[in-house]
Amino acid sequence: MTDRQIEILEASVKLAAKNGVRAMTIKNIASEIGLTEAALYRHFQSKREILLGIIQLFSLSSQNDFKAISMKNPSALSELKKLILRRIEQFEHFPEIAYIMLSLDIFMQDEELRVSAAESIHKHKEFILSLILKGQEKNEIRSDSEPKELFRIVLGSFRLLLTQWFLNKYQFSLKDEFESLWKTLETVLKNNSL
Amino acid sequence: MTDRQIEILEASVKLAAKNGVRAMTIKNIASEIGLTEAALYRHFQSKREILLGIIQLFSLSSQNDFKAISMKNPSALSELKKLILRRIEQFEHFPEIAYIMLSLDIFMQDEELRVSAAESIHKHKEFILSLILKGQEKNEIRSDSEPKELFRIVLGSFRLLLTQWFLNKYQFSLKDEFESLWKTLETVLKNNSL
Amino acid sequence: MTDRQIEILEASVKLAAKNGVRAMTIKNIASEIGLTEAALYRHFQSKREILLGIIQLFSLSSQNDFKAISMKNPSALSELKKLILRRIEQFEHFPEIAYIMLSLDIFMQDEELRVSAAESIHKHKEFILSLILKGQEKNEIRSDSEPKELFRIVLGSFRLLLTQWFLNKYQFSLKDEFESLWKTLETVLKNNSL
Amino acid sequence: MTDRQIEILEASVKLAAKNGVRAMTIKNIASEIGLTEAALYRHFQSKREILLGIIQLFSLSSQNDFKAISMKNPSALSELKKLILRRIEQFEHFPEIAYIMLSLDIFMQDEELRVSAAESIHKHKEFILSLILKGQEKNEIRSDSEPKELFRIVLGSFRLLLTQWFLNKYQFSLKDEFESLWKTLETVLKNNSL
DNA sequence: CATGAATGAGACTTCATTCAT
DNA sequence: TATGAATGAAGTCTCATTCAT
Repeated sequence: MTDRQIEILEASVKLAAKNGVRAMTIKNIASEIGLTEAALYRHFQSKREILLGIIQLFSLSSQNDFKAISMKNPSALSELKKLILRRIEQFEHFPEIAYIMLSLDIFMQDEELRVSAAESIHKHKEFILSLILKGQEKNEIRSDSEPKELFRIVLGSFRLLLTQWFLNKYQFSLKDEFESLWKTLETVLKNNSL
Repeated sequence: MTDRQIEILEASVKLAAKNGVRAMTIKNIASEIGLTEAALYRHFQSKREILLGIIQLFSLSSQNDFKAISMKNPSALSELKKLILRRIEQFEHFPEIAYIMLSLDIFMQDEELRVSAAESIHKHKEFILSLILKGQEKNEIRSDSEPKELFRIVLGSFRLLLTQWFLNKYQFSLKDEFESLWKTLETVLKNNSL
Repeated sequence: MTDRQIEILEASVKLAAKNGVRAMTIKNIASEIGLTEAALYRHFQSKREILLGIIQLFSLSSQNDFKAISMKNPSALSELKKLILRRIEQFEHFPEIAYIMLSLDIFMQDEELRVSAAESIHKHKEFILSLILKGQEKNEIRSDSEPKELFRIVLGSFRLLLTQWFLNKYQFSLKDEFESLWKTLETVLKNNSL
Repeated sequence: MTDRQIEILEASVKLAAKNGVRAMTIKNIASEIGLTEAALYRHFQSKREILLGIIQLFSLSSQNDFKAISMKNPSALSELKKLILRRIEQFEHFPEIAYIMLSLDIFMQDEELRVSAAESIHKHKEFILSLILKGQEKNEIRSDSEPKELFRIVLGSFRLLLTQWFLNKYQFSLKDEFESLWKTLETVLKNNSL
């Protein structure tokens, strides 16, 4: 991807995050980065390509985080935390991208977009689930609950935190609030039967 | 609200849930219920009024659930579960309305809508928080964690469940899955120090 | 014409005078007099009938003024003044009707309306011209100028006064200002060669 | 202003003059100059901008006439005549613009338009009044009448002439008729007491 | 006499996109 | 690469009018 393309994708995300998907028009995107509408078509063949690009951008940065996570670390929990913290770093760097993770709408326009987004979501889910499973195997994470439910608790609470951050217009420190949330998550997930 | 108005609101929600906010056009809404576009304007002054109506509809049914919850019940946890189960009943009856609870976009078009939606969200949060607090006071719910984090866990995991249900096109039983989630939530929230 | 019909015509004129012909919609007229749009159609078959009614209303009150003017009065000038004063009385009683006399637009929608309005204008012109002619015959009015030019001066200056009154939202006394204008008109029209 | 913009403004004026303000629709304007409706929005942001443009166009050509008038000419009357003749030249070149000067309706749609039009009218009035005043000071114009009344006579009679020309669909020679009117105006305005 | 509900046509405007330059 | 000018389709909304009640 060229710099211009990334510039366009970021401008698009910002617009959507600020005023909703409907504000993400070719006209708005173009004027956001000081170009003509026609000029955008030098960089993307169509608006759908831009949407696809956004998923790609998000998906890539997401998968990039996975690489830093080692399945060999004895503590699955600390790897899980590390994973989320890496995500948070990205969000603090470019807050509007949180919207991509939270919006139900942005990719509801056609089936190809839906599928493309679903894939990314699925990979993410599988990755977290595998961490939880490993934690349970090692008796670090409680085994009296189903992994999928623990997954719902971890990702769900994090997503709600993100939603609150978004609705508060990124005014509080996402990292600090997450540290607070994590304390509870850790307490709650840990295997206390030992 | 007249029957027609409710019919319009429900058609609007269905459209948005199916194909995104952008599909919720006056033309689509009208043809969904077999009317012309002009006819809609007999029932709502503008599209914004329809959006406002949707918030109202949702907010009302939400607040209606509160009434069934007693603060006198010795178990806060069971009241919390009851509250969510009531919500679920509504969702199973009219699944698309789940979208209203999950969509970031639908009310991002103007400030009045945002504020109106924020109010409803706030009331909901306060209500659940008060239940958690009561549970902690009675030593039913663990007190080693902050209420606001427990809230994030409860509502967050439920919201994620809802999101999964929505993305699965309502194919699984929301109630059954919630019962499964609740088992974990209960285990996790309960005060085990006794 | 029934009372309701007159009520409708007057409301229509008021609307047009206040916000332009485009504000004179069936909806506005109806709500101005506290009726439904449908109800208007009990009193007029169509909007054109309302426009036609307005011309009629104006034309009638105009021709009514003619009746009070005697061609036998030795002074044509005083009869001319009397004619205008009678018009002014009507205008002070129902100021918005001045708009009908001044608007180029109101009857430009179709040929029948145009013709109907033109007739009324023509009669008015002929009547004033005949007064001027009589004044010239009697050597009361200067004969060194063509009647049609004197007519332009008299009616033109009066129409401009009316326009000023209209643009000032009827804030000054039309009668007083006309008395002032008339002094000049009289001076100017009188035959001074005697 | 670009050529296209002027083309649009002129087409708009022509439409309004021919069939009334209500015929001056975006669709009509566009098809008058062989464009689509959407294309107009490249040249004007909204219909109001077109209306504003019309005032500007008229106001500019009007003020341009002022420049040719010298306050140093010994005869105020001849300068006054020259001013009107210049206006007439413009009208004969582009007859429909007379409608702008005569229409009460065209700018009644919102306050900003009203104010903008009122300013132009005011300047025009002040300019003519100053000429009349100068004529009186030099004993060229009769002093037994108030300037504001003489103004009403001059501008009023000219406006009525214009109205007649307009209602006659520009069939007679505006210049010739004005020459005829001017003879009377001159006779009438001149100071004869010398 | 009056209303509530509806409609087809058409108003203004914005959308994504194209193409010659 | 980029722009200016254009377009067909679609968006929200208002218009005059109709008709069953």
